[in-house]
Amino acid sequence: MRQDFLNSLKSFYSKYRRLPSYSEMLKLFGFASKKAVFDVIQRLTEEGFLNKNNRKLSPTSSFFAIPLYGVVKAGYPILTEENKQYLTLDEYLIEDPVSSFLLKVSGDSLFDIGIFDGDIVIIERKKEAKPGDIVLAEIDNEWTLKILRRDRKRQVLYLEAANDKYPPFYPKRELKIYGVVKASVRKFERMN
Amino acid sequence: MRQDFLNSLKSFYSKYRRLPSYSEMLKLFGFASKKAVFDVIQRLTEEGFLNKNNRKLSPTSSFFAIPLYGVVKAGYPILTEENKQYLTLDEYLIEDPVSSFLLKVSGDSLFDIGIFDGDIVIIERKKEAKPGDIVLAEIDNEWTLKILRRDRKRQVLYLEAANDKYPPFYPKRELKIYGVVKASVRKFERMN
DNA sequence: TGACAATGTAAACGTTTGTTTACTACAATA
DNA sequence: TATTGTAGTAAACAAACGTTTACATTGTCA
Repeated sequence: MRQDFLNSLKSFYSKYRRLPSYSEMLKLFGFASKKAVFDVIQRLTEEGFLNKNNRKLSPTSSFFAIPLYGVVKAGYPILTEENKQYLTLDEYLIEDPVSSFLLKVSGDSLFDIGIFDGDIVIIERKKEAKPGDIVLAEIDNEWTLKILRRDRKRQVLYLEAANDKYPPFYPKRELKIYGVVKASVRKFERMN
Repeated sequence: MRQDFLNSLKSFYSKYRRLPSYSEMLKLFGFASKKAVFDVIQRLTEEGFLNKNNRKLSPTSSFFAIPLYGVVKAGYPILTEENKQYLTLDEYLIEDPVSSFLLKVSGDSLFDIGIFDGDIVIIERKKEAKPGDIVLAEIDNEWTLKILRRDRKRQVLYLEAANDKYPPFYPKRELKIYGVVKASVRKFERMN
């Protein structure tokens, strides 16, 4: 019952990217009085799916989110309702949406750290990076995705691939950091 | 300028999960008249970031989305405005939100296909899977994340780890498929 | 400098908003 | 059967909504 109301709200939201007004909910829920809508919304608010601040309705994170289960190493995944967390991937992966962008990875230079050709990485634009960070950098006029390292003897920064096939890249002229890789995602289309 | 307006809207949205009303935008934009707000919104609507249907404002997908750039293998990433796509990760990775859930990976049994301990996988709940799919399965009362294979000689399904350390798993009694892995994500917290 | 467009102000507008009140219908319980 | 709580209707409310109009200010460029 009340699950139905939440689901109609969800499908309205995924269609229009906003919550319906009470009048719109009248039709959506099949009520004749706004009071009935009011009561439903009250419940959903108390249950933590919606939020009200000075008469304005907004969805909470539970509204969007997808359950996240843990797994025990060998045995049963924890599939009970109690220890269920919720997560939206955008929020989880992208901490600063304004300064972030995505990049489709090409090549196998990060193979050993599990970033493959065709993966998408989330990059946060910033000039400063620490050794150990995976960076999008411009080295001698060529753009690349590598691990930033510090050569302690020579006291310089250089780039290292995560793949034995490639040698370290020491900048001849200059090394410009454009951003830092914060996350990576892969979609499994259809494999054989 | 107009980029500032869009960004204030974005940060309002990421805080409250809804668009501000015109009165709220007054303060947000620093205007004294709602007409000024009206004009800004008009522009953002024409530029495709917002949508209006009968006086109701809603964000479009470009509003949320993050630019996706391609890379040329060695050389320059394509960072021009023209060939910029937009993407929201939730929409990209989760095709069927209702039947999907997330699982935190534990163990190294999928190491060779770049799924590491601590990664999160998106699983779509379904009983049927094809050989080659990565599946969440119950084999002889134990839950696990493996690759589904078909033994052509013996005509049976079995599970295979993506890691030489582990042998194939032939079910003694039964093999139940609970879902199929559609995507995987990894967050790089801080590495050294 | 003068003309013109762009951009903002101020006020007023009819609608729509979410909320509240009073009342009704129905199901569950003892 | 009588009682009590739940869930809905109908109507009325002030407040807030998005829009419009008329006018002022500003910046641009010949």
